[in-house]
Amino acid sequence: MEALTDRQSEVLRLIRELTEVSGYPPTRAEIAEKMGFRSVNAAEQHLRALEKKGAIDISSGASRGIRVRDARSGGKLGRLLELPVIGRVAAGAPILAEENIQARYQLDPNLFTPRADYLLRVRGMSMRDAGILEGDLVAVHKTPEARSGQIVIVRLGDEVTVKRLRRRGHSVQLEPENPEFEPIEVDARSEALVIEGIAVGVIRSGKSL
Amino acid sequence: MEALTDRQSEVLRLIRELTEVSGYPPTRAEIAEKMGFRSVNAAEQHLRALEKKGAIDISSGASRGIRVRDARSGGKLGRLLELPVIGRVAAGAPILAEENIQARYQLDPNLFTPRADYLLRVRGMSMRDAGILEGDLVAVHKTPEARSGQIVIVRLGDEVTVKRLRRRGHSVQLEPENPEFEPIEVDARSEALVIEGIAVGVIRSGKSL
DNA sequence: CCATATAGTGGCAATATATACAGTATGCGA
DNA sequence: TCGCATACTGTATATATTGCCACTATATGG
Repeated sequence: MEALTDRQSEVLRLIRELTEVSGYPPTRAEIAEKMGFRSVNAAEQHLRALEKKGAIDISSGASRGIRVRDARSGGKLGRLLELPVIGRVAAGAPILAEENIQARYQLDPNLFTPRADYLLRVRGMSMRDAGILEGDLVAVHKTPEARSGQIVIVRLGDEVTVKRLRRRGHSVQLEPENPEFEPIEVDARSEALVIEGIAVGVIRSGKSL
Repeated sequence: MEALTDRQSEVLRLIRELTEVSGYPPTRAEIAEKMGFRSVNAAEQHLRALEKKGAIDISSGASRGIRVRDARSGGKLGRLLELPVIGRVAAGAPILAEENIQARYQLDPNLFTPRADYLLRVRGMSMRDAGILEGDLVAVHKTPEARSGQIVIVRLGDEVTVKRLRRRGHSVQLEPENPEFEPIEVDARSEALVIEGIAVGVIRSGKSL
């Protein structure tokens, strides 16, 4: 992040404070008022400068669309894990790309073994009989190594899917746990198959219950 | 805070999630879109209800003027919950008695709505088709109030069990989610029946996978 | 001297947003 | 049966807010 001027730092601090107090970011008008500007455009200009220097993100068109960047930096707090929740995975993008992250939750590191690296939101009912339902969060340990019989998170082309792994010599079988779905057979050396990790836990919350 | 309905809880959870991800609270239109409402007014009504019940504060006139009460604000991490894990429940003892506690895990308070008070280790497969398997931890919100259709944690004499609740006038039916088990019918006024709480989440870790 | 960044005033149009009003439908307790 | 809470659709409007334009002024580096 580029160095901020004194005035820009003041504005940034004000944005932090107002967000903290009210629960939502300020508008240009609110910033101008608190800073003593008689023109809202002064606030607008400061926001542009702050965005350009990487201090904040601005969502265009959205009211109060200001997000202070390093607000949640690091991700790790004390002995706790902060795990990102991955929703729909954009084609081509790596799973942990920022655009795929829907939320972040802090979880006790002792809960899952081996350590969970992220949570993946499940789509579809193909693992129903393993007690993994649509909307559930699967805790994923990131590793390319998986043994036969383990539940794995794999990428098949542009699709990310959760299935049980069976190794059969050179070929790999991805088994659903639901008789309504068909197993998938892939060549283990295929470029299209990438093992992203193994499932180490499941969390269900809210609606699916 | 008054008890929320299922739908209201979903809306609240969505607000938390959207705030978390974008850095600012959603508009009525955004809530409506994500919830699948075709009218923004549906979102408005839910917000009013949530405010009335004390779950959120609304600043009138301000865009995105929603503040979730007792949640982390402005990217700051709220306090964590330390939830006890309850194993076999000793006859006669209250569920949360020290002797029943097997472990404690720290969990993100935003993970479950309404708030989870403890985790109960599930025995048996009677809720298999609801995706709740033997060994799973059910997150329980402690309340004597449960509506028909909710998954409840009840005490029947000396047994603590998880079932789906159906109200039928004076009598209460406890339905398993597994055709191999029989529903249990109890008189609602029976002394033997105590509703300990409702299930707000499920966590599975390790071997059961 | 010129381009560029900083730091403002002042005004305005397009659109994002909150919020009122008019309905429909269901379940629940009195 | 009535009233009330819940859970929505659909329309409309006032206003909150963004984002652009024109303009002034100071400072800094090439």
